[in-house]
Amino acid sequence: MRITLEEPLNLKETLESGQAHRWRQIDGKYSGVIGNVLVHIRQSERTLIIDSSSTLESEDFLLKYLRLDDDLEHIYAHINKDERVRTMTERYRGLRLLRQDPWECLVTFICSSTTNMKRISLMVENMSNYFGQKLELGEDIRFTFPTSEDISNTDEKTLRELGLGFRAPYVLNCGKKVQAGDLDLNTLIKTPYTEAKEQLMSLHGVGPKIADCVLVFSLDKLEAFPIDVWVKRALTDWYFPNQKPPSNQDLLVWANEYFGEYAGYSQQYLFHGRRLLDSKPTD
DNA sequence: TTCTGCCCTTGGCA
DNA sequence: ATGCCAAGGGCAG
Repeated sequence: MRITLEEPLNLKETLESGQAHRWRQIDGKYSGVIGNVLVHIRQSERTLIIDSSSTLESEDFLLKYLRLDDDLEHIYAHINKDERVRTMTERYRGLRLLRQDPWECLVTFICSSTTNMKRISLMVENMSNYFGQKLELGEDIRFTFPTSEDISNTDEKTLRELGLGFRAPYVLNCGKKVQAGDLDLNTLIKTPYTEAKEQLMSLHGVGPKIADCVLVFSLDKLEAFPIDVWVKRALTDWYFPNQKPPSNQDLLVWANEYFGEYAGYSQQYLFHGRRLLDSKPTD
């Protein structure tokens, strides 16, 4: 399948900005699993070239995942409040938020606690390889992400053996609650931000940061503004220098006021930009 | 009520 | 080689 892009998209920055952790590069293409489909995707200028393990009904599947329905020019106009953000939105122009599956997003970000992006991928791949269904595309073999049923039927020991460490009981508990119907993730898309955040934070292992990740990366809450160590660094270095760093709670209130309804987009550009500032040129 | 310090696991990296 | 760091959160005080 080929998709001609009408709107700006930078596939590389989008898939490598730490939102989703199942994308890997294989000779110039990105390999990833979306739902129960293994996808190979490559961007050439204004064209996306896509191969998949099963026939895609329509291109809407990818348009939705890549949030190509977001009007980036409109969003840039809102979040370009200063030179810092303007620099990032120009440097990484076309970086989009993704619209991920809420369950997968929740489990993945519970796993993100006190670890790094490579290790998050490791945990996610370990769980998928262990629980998931096999998908093949050419020589590439990947597995679907475990369902809440898969997780609810396993035990803490198994999850620890898959490398989750102290996060294992959090993921297990989360699977059991979702499977039991105590938390309906898919209806949270229609729930207002504050209430949806409260519901997510009622889960063990889910605090403000992880809740905001799930809200902005899978539940269409573009005002959510996850504050991790990198965003905290970006904000304290660039907006509150030479003073005692404000608390995360205060930063969150400030960011929502300053950046407005698309704060989540500004967060992604600040995160990505600040992180690459400390990485090696070869990275 | 809100803030602080400590603990939890372990792979990656210098 | 060995200590530090990593898209945090729970808990006690």
